[in-house]
Amino acid sequence: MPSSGGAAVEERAVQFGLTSREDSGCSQEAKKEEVIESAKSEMGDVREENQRLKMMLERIEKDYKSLQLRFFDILQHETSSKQSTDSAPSHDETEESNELVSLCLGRSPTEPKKEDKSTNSAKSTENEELKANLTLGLDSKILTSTETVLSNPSPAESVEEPKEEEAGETWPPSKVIPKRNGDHDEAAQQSPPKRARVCVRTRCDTPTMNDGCQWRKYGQKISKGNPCPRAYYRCTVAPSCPVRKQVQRCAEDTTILITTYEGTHNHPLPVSATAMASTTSAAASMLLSGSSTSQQGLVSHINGTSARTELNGLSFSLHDQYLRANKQLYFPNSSSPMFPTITLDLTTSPSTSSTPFGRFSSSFSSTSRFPSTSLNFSSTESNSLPPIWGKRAP
DNA sequence: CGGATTTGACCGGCGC
DNA sequence: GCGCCGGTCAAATCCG
Repeated sequence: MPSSGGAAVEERAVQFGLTSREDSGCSQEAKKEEVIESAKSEMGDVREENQRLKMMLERIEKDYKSLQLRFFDILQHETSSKQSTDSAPSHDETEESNELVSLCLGRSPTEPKKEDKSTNSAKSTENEELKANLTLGLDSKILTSTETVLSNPSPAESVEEPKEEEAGETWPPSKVIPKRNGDHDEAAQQSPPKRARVCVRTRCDTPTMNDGCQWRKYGQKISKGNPCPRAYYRCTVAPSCPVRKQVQRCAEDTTILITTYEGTHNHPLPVSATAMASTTSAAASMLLSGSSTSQQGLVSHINGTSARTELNGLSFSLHDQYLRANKQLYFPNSSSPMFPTITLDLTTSPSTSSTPFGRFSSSFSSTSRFPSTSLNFSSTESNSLPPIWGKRAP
């Protein structure tokens, strides 16, 4: 890419030269050199930018591989823990939700990434093999979102893509779309319709968080235990899009906006919407991947150190964390006992946290059939979210 | 006037 | 079986 810079400079200079040639001939040469100089400096900037982007891309790839590895570890430990729990099934709910997969969303440039870097390089070849086998929803999402950033997403691709993510997130309920494909995916086969919900907590003054999608409000309810009404939105980007979201202010702190997403978009997303879509989809995929192999939901063991990846400028951290008895229910009334819920907490500040990733909370409703996994999106920067998320939605 | 929002009614699941 | 509750529908209303 940068190698073509010289030619471009020449070409540009020629172009400028041609126009200047029509002017008076005396300063022709000087002007030409001037133009070449300015074009060169411009190219230098572009080249610099290019280098930076390349480095970012490399880092993303590395981190992604690392994340994949971590995911595989989770799956492995899950199967082993499942076997052990089979022999000793006398665990309580707290224990079931005893593990946390934390996605740390937000840039954290100051945060050292030694650990995952070391694990990265050591196991990069393994990762190549894993890559072929893993069906983590993040996989497809990273691809699509990267495409969105780097080039224009082709609608055809985007339409085909969801197939993979639906394998993890079986949103389209049978009553909406009875059957998607002739060949069922594994998750659909082994369990009744199961929706993952991704709950995002943010501090937001506006009625809703602008995630880049178009939403249409179709209902509002005052739910028990929270004086603030809960609003129901459905995605209107595509008429058949099954994605819905619920927006509610936190009862304890009305500056906190709780947005719960359900389902997967079955249409190409606006660029501005890919960040949130990727995040929620990845989170949901992780949740469902965990629960699909375990009846208890995400009961995986995560050991070792943290893994980290970046996506669309959002940094995801995957690390082990043990949940203790300190439960905090984000939905006092448990918005839906039917679905596993993953909570992305974007409200906590890392400075108040006891872990490098900030405070985390686990919610496991007493009435819930599924554990709720909490992801704390803390950041070392104040604006851990893409700027658009905090702004006014439709 | 068309699209978005509001709001009361309705439905289904769940607990008692 | 009944009541509660969350979720959805749809007619009425609002707004650009």
